[in-house]
Amino acid sequence: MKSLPLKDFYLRGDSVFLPHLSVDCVIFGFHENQLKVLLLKWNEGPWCLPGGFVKHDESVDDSAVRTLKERTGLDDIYLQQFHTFGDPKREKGKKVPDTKSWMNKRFISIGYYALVEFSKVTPRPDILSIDCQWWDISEVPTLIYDHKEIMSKALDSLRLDLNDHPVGYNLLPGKFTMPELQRLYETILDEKLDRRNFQKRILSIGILERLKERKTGGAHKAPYLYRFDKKKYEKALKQGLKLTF
Amino acid sequence: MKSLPLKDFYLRGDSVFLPHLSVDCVIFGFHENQLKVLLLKWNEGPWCLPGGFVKHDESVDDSAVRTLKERTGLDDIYLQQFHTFGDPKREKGKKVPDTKSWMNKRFISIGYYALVEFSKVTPRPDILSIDCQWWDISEVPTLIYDHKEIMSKALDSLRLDLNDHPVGYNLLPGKFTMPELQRLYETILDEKLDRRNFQKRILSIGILERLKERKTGGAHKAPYLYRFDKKKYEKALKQGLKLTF
DNA sequence: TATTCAATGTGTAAGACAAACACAATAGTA
DNA sequence: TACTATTGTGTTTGTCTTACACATTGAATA
Repeated sequence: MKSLPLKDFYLRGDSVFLPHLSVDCVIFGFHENQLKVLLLKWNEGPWCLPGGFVKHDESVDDSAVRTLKERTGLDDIYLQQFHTFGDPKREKGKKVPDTKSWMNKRFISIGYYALVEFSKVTPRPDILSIDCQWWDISEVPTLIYDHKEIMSKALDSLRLDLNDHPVGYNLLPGKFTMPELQRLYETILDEKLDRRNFQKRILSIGILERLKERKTGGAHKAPYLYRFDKKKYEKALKQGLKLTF
Repeated sequence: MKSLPLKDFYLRGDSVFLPHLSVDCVIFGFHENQLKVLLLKWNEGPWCLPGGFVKHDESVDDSAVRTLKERTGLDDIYLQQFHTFGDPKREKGKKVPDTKSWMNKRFISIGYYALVEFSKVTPRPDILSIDCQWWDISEVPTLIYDHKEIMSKALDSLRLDLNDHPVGYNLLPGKFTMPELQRLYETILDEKLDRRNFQKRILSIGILERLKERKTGGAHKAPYLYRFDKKKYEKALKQGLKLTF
């Protein structure tokens, strides 16, 4: 998209991208015990999900990967398609500078959600936007079009995936404490969990390794640090986890 | 589509339908203790999933409903979007009579699966096909493009839905026996279940009503007939089931 | 008509798992 | 040095799941 100045993008974007089709990404991160999403702010406009378009000879999955790379600087991200949004009225109030632009047409959007390690991300606005920022999941502002709905459907899907995918592996830094992992589950599920039972269940999967280190700095007793045992993690994924949170 | 003769469809279908976008439906039925899918046979060609296109001002969901109605004659069907297939090579070997036709372009396809009551369906071929038939899920022939993959992903999704949706309601006739219901679960899950434990679990949901009638005709002891108690069924759906098969 | 067969209807005991809960240890703070 | 809030760990209780046995019955068969 860099090679395509803004005006050309509006006028001739359809020579590069498929018409009527977009990709929207709900990028989740976790920081300071809060679940976050990465949002873009359009010039003079509202906040929205980072999205992109599908090149004529590109797979839809790849276009999501590309979008992600452009916004976060990250490759090799956990990415999951979760739903396609196809209501003709979904982009109510749409306004594109050039009235004849391909952008003015109706778009069907394919929703992906991504799990990223917060600290590795460098948020970058794109050609259409002036800001790119993390938002606490509970403080997300009004979003454009149906993007709020897309976001909450992403969260629902994430919630379901929790039972057969150890999302901590993708959202947390290499070393983390048990309370941090628990907080992650609690925010995704939006429900309090019992500390002791949580620990038992998570450890029983057998993919966590406790380090000798403890996390110091906070007041009170220092918790142990854990990390995922990558081999066991992948083995568990193949066999299919079966948890019920 | 009736109002659009075949030649016009190839030449000017894109005045009615969005380009590059299709809908494919995996229609499940259950008959004689077997899970079935409804397939179409193209003229001189292979079998494929019934599909359709999205009208310029139509929602994608509605276009799936329309496709279903055209193929099965049924309205008011349980329909679930499950995945969108966007590989540029997914239609390998595609051949359309008119080389300049919009149909020759790449298509991204949105997959839906439907659950229908076998006996209510009247399979109808469409303008592009010469046959429309039920196939036993274990005997599905070679399918066009990536349709086999679409089908098996639909089956995976159905399998997951089993845990929070009583699919029997949509797939079975009004009255059915416990062994029939069990067979349905067994084919979807592709695994044997214990007769007595199955009955206990299913009944514990509290949405089935046992009738005084029994099903006679088969050899051996006659099983009771059951039916779904619609009110309790809907109440349970709202509250969200939580089974684990 | 009596007998046999194969499937259905029902109940129970053992074991696995989840929920509820209590107390000791400890890093910083006052 | 005592205090406080949080972490580390284990036990009890009750529920749900699994495994399994035996009586019942409709039709087919002799």
